[in-house]
Amino acid sequence: MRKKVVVGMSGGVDSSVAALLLKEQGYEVIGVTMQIWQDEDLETLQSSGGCCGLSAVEDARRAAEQIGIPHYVMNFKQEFRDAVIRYFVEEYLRGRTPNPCIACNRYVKWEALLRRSLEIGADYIATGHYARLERLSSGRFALKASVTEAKDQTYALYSLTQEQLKHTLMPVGEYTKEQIRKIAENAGLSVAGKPDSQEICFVPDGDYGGFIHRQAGEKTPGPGNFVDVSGRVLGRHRGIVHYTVGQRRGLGLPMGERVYVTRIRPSANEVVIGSLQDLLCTEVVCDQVNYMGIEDLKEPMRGQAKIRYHHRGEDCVAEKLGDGKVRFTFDRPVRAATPGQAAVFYRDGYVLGGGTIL
RNA sequence: AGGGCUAUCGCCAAGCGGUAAGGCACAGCACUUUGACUGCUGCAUUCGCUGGUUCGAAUCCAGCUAGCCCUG
Repeated sequence: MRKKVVVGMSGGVDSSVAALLLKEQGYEVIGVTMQIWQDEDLETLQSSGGCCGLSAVEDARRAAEQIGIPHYVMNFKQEFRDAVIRYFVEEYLRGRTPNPCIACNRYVKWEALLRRSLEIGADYIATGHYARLERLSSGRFALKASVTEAKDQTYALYSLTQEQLKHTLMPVGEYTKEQIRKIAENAGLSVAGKPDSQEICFVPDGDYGGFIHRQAGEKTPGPGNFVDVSGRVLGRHRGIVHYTVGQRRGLGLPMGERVYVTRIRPSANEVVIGSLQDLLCTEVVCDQVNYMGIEDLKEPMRGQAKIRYHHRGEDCVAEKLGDGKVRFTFDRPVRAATPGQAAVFYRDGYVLGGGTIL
């Protein structure tokens, strides 16, 4: 009997081709577009791509039609609001820098969508992520970097559990972006030339500071001081939610040399400013660890870790601390380890695990 | 109101008679399924003001104005 798979179709090229490939592989494919966010401004909706389905439904429906599979829309607004929007806003209010894509993957796609897909009798869910999924000799499932180094999305998927991975397919990871577009083109999919998505999907205008303010209202921290490491006041900032560690632009501080945000202190409502040198560190600690390619980290282990989505990764040793946290000690200093972002541990291209930077 | 010093882009700062360096900030673009980083491009027809000398001045001279310092 043919295995049934639900493909999360965002209306973009990648997920459309994912559906196409799976159909060609003999699966019974059902296209599902998740409705996750409703913006009042229709103009903005039309013009922005969005991985999470803003302008998505129509494009996805047409792609499904062209591929020859059924297509449904499922409402996940509640889940998205609770797991992604709220987390996103709260993290910023705490002076941290969230990664909403990771939360969306973890809680919306691989929890809500997977649950509902299983409920309607599916065996798997699939997406258009550039990642490969393999079963190791140990029996565990692990994501492996996509064939294209430049377009590897395993970083944003480190938090998936074994149970979730068991029901996951990722057909796109075997191809390069160019190949995917070619496949879409050859199949006559009208999304073939659609540009890649970018920016935060639920903040189409890019003004995430304003978005947080609209969401949090009174609770949004106001202006405060820029200070240097010694505590000297350098100027005024617009509110901590407008800044992130490692940021240079938008500070408005003519210091003669490039300066960066090195820390955010929510309690003092201060943003600490320093040089590039001050951003470098060799140790990064994270919590909320998810183990993927390994069951646990009993002994210190060498590998590579990525500290942000666009990071080549740096050689390091990972070791478990007493309270379940994990510390990465890098061979060479990494730049701007940012609280709230993820640190993902790799070895031989496989995701072994990851956590949230403290 | 005695003496000295300084006044060049938002900030810092080259320039010393030959037709306005640079850095930071800022803006735009590129890159990008998060935030950042990074890269590229742009950014003083004008040098506190007014005259003068000169073929030619931000650069020399005079006066004025402002700020700083010292002395009463």
